Amino acid sequence: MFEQCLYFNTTSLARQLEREWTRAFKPYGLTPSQAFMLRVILSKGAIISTDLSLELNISKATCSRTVEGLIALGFVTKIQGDTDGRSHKLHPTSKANNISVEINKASSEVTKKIKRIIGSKEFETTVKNLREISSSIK
Amino acid sequence: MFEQCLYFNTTSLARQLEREWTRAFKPYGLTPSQAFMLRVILSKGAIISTDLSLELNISKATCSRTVEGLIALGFVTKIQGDTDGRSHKLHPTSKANNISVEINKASSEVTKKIKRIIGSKEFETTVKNLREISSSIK
DNA sequence: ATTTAATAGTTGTATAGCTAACTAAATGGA
DNA sequence: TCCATTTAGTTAGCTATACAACTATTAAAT
Repeated sequence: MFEQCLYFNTTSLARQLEREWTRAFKPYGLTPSQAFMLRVILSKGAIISTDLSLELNISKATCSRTVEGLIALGFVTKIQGDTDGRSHKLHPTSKANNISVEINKASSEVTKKIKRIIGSKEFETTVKNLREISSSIK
Repeated sequence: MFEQCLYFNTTSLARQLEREWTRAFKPYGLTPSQAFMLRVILSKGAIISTDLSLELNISKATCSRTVEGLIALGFVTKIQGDTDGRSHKLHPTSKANNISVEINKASSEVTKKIKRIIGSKEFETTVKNLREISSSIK
């Protein structure tokens, strides 16, 4: 009954996608949130928490907890930077580097699968629209 | 860095929309999940839990907990149906009926606002695409 | 009719997310 | 210099969500 509702359809799809990406990252012992955060850290080499929360569009509280989880799993280390005593740089460990290529691939496999089902063009315009809505209500 | 990623952009937008609809329903003491569930119950008049979870695309466990919340708030009552001893019908209370029109309006105000910003046409095609993706990966 | 299956709901346990309140460090005026 | 403000991050407490395991009831099968 909420066929026309942006909220309903976005959150509903989000739950379904959560399942797909959960499956994809499971072999690496990572949840989607952890995996996406780790991918950012791997791609930047080193990053502080504030920048991470901006990049992922999550609150600093959530960011703090997810980092904590990645450290506990041995994928990330905190290194005190000498510039600012309040923050520390987050670095990927070698364990993280070892799976870097694979987790990117795991994610792109899901993407490919969905693109195959709905078609590349529709996939891309949808993503573009989501981004436009997101940035316009920010 | 996940500009092309359906998972990332959907979940990210979902979090933003959560904020908008949270604000909209706050005057009625309802969270978005509660409000959407209540809207279904109000529109059907009476419904069992299984149908509710199908309609809302949530698990039966989540459904059970959300119903519990609505009962605690006095918006819903459970009435034992004589047909099937396992389930009971969920009915809206008069307290719920009193705000029925208003919560629908509260939601449509947010919709209107976003449509104004991004344009009706883009809004509608996006929602349509979301539904198509959702049903195709179900 | 009795046993087995399926179905409806609840409860336990876990993750992800948020806001608000907090600590600690850095910055900026006066 | 020193006090006030801003910024970085953590912690407390809450909601929404899922899966898995459970109870209770109904339906199906032999």
